[in-house]
Amino acid sequence: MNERKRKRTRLRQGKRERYLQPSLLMGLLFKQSYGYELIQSIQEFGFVEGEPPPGMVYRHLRQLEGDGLVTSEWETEGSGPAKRTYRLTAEGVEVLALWIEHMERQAQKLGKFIEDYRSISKKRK
Amino acid sequence: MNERKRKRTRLRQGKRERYLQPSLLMGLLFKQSYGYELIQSIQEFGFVEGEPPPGMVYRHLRQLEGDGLVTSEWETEGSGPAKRTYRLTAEGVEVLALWIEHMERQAQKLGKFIEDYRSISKKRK
DNA sequence: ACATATATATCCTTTAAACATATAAATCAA
DNA sequence: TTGATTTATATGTTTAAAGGATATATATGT
Repeated sequence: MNERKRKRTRLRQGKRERYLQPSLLMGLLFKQSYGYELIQSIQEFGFVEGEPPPGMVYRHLRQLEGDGLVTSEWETEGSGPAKRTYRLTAEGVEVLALWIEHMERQAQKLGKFIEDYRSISKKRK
Repeated sequence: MNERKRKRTRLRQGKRERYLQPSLLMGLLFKQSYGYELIQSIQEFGFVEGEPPPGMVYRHLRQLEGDGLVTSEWETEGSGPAKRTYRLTAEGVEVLALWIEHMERQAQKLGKFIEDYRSISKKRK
């Protein structure tokens, strides 16, 4: 019962691999959007499971803006309370491309690790 | 010049994806080993680039032992100073298998994300 | 005998995620 | 019409893990 829990805690890595930043950039690639909407839409991309904590999303967005990867402006028109609408900058597009390259390398490393595992497992028995 | 540096800092994610724990378990899968040797050998697996900071490796090993995934004993025989030799426990083998499953899922997510990126990129232009 | 390589360990700092909470406008429902 | 809920953004605090520095000691090579 708590053996199972222990294993869960050992494998906590998942939290560190949520790729929130590239997910947000991706969420803004096709069309401009805003925090509350992104909280929903980036779940599509598969890295965050369930809703990401809103605090993290908003914080990331401000940080992205500080880094010049997105710009924002208040949108008071439309239904509901005012939204801060974000759009990618040219630099944001570039950085997303870098993320994609990084992810390709990462995927390859994972593949190799898994292969290594299988071949060592075979030798072991 | 510092635009480039800025991008580098934004993409610091790499550090968080070093998979040190599964790398250590893998390093012990085929044969028992010890910290100093693992520092070298786990580089093979591709996640850590260059030597991982020794402090981290030793700390991880003690933690793995605390969690019952490895056992250790001092080996005073052989050349050089005494080594603390580690070997996987049955539970350690199990947990590594869980890691592999996790990595397979992660690789798939990455693949999907990259695909999504390409298809959105196409639509955008 | 002194420098270097082998080997382990711990402390301190920094970073980033997690969690909690605050605020406020708009909408819905009784 | 007022009270609850949904939509929306924001920030402060805590906790966990990585990063980096450093300490210690034995063995080996020159």
